[in-house]
Amino acid sequence: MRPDAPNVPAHFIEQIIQEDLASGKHKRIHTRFPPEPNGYLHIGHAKAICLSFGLAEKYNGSVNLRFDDTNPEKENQEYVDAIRRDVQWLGYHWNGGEFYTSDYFETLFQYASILIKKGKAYVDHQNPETIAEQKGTPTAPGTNSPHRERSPEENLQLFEEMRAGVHPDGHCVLRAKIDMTHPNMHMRDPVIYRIKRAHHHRTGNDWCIYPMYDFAHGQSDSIEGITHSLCTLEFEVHRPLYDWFIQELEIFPSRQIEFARLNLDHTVMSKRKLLRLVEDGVVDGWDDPRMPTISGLRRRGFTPESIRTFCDRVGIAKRENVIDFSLLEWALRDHLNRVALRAMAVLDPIKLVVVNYPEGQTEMLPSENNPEDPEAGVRMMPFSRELWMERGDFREEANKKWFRLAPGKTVRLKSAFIVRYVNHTVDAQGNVNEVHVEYFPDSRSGSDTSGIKAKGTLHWVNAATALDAEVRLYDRLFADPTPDGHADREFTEFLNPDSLEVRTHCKLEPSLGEAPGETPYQFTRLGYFSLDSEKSKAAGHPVWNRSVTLKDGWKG
RNA sequence: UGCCCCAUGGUGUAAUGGUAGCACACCGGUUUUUGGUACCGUUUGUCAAGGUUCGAGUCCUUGUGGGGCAACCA
Repeated sequence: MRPDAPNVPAHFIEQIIQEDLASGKHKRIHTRFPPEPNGYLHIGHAKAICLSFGLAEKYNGSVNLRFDDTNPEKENQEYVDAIRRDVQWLGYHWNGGEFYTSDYFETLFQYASILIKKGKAYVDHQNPETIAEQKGTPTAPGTNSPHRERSPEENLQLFEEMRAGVHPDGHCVLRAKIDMTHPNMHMRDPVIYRIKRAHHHRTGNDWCIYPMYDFAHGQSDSIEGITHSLCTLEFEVHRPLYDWFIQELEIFPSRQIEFARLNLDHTVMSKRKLLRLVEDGVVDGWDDPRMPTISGLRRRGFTPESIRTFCDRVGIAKRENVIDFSLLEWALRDHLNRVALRAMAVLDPIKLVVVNYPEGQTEMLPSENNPEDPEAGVRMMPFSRELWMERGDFREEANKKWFRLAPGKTVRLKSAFIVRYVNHTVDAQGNVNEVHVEYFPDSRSGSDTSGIKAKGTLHWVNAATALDAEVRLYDRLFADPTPDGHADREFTEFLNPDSLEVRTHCKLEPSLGEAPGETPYQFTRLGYFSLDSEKSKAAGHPVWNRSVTLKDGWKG
């Protein structure tokens, strides 16, 4: 999809496009991304975005951003703004333009009138329950409405009365006249217009009737000259209706093609369920770093590149799928490993005292900013007698497989010196307090003439100049791989109680004090982190989010 | 007792009638001043039964399994 993307074989939709281009059916392709502005975009939308935008990019076509805003009760401007921001952040531009289904309300009204005149639509005065009953079931045919045979003239007048506000909400609907015995439920005289006196975020109170999805979507595609209208599998059964309207109205034949939606394990993906997590206060808003929303992933420290790579990797097919969360993590690590600056931070600090290092002395030691990128340069780190080290890097008893500090062990302090265990102190509870080591002056990093070999390398932070920070560690939001896959249990029952761990008084190397907002860092040996600017502002001290851990290959 | 879609290692996805490949995960090794990265390697798969064909993951039939469809939601 991207110019720098690996050469992946063409999936079935791309093959259709290639054929349409080769046969001359279309000179140029035109796609669209059509979200309803009733919630925030999530990683599943990212797949759809990468598909429709990516295809347009690759084949020099156009792509529209269209807000499918036919249900004013659920939609608002906040969501429109969030969606625009998220698509842009992913790195895409709607070169075909920005549209709203509400732009077409007048045209759609005229289309409906055409159908009425052709005797292909009628006004039904029955209540929703009766209409539902007459619809039949998937295994039993429906029956005709008593209003089905009204004349086009009467229907036209009634429909115009509906628009004019003569009838109260729910008093009647406009229905397409197709076939109440059709094996496809969607073809059994679907409702195409309803009366709803609701304030629309764009058209205000201009309308009191609104078209249904099926009567708006295909026509909107057609009006915009969309050649390939890509959507998820659940709309497959709508396609005959989509085509029926286009045929009856004799308008540009857009083609709907369906693909399988993305499912990620250990999370939920429906807007309804995500909304519930937000409303119940289970998470810190739509952009909580644990949410699978684009805004949540952004705050978590994901990069647009990593999300696009992820979407490339999951592929496009018609088979139901559940993608491992670890694939998303892999995509992030893959990108961040190449670009993230390295820095040292100690999340669970204990004191490390270099007993033979002169008191009051400090020296500056260079450390590379990114071993994967020599051009990233080096920075100077202060080193002195008292340092912070990670509690987990010391054990009072250890075997041969333990490369870190313990009685009798020797390790290198990253970018500094090799040190050897001397002794350690414990507090009243028996917790290790301080670890004392001696250093070898001739083992200085870069000019080591000591000849000493140390198997382990530890990160550290100079105590006197360390910055205090809060660091938030995240884990899967749900403990179960498929929280909404249990018929008899609520998805909320599977929430992971340990999905957020807040660490305070973490020690950061001083260079992190100047960290610009969005820059991703790798805290050496710990993972990738990014500053949470808004949280920091609110808390009055730096708050960092762990985006993802480093792969931990140690099985000790 | 309907209609539609789908079925390839643990996961995802290729092979378009001609050697079942790739990625992630897993496991093992080499390198390493990150138990990271990089590099190398091992293990693991065509839902079933018939049929067509010189040849079937691919085409046909019948099963089996999974998903979707009965909002005045999208």
